Amino acid sequence: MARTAPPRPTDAELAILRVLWERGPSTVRQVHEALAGSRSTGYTTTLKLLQIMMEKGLVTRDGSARSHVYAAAESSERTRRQIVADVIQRAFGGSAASLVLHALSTHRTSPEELAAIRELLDTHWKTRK
Amino acid sequence: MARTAPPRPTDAELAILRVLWERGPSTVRQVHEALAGSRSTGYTTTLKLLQIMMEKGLVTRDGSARSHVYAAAESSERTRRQIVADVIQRAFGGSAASLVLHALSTHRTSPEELAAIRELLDTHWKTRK
DNA sequence: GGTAGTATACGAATTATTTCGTATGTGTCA
DNA sequence: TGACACATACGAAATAATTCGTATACTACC
Repeated sequence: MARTAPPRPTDAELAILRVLWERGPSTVRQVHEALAGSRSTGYTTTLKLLQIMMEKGLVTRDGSARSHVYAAAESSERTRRQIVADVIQRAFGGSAASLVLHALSTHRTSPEELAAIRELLDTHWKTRK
Repeated sequence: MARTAPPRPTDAELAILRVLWERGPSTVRQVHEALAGSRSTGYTTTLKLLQIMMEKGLVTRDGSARSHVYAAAESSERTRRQIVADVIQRAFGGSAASLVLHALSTHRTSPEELAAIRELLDTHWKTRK
């Protein structure tokens, strides 16, 4: 029986998810430490956020040890896909091409990145053919 | 003297901006009517939202007529670029290529869109060369 | 056993977002 | 002029997001 998908993560939640994706399953302290560079909030704030994310189904928790270990519930792939789909709908009227245009024009995209995208496109092109 | 850029629009605000970009300068009633399909909120809700957006600098207002006329303060281009830049930073660790990958894999991208993206990429490629 | 250190739980303040009700003003027209 | 339609202003409720303080519990070590 398929659970309903977790809601779109908020900004603060996404920052935590990125830590979990990068580090793998982590304790609150580890997450908090990893976040120290970018954020400057108290330890209990990180804890509370993780507890809320647990309720929302954004993370899972292993509570067998004294320090609970949290892990992202969904892969970064899946979550990112959803975020992108959401932006395409909300801001680009459903046009993926339009989003890509803006992604390229915004960012000074490096030649390496351009090459990567190009290759990706070739792959897709072939697949769809 | 450059004003500070207006903040990132919220979901409800973005829906209104899309109407203004599409229709051009519009009265509250016109915006509200245009939104009737997607949202089902009261007239005063739309009004209040526009007033708040005015404070935030997201829209401008011409109050010379009895029915004030609102217009988007920034072009859709500019706003969309900022939204995309934001997502690239928050969710993709700064990699535009990664976002493009997800944009393509998410959406059933039509052949027409793929062709458009491809062309776009060619243009960019040449420009950068 | 007692104390220091660290953990979770949880209530609650703060701010932002979205919503609407009500007050009040203005124009029109019979 | 009076009544109706429709406009803005504004207070405030409901919900969500973010933050932290404090209570309480567990572990380890002397």
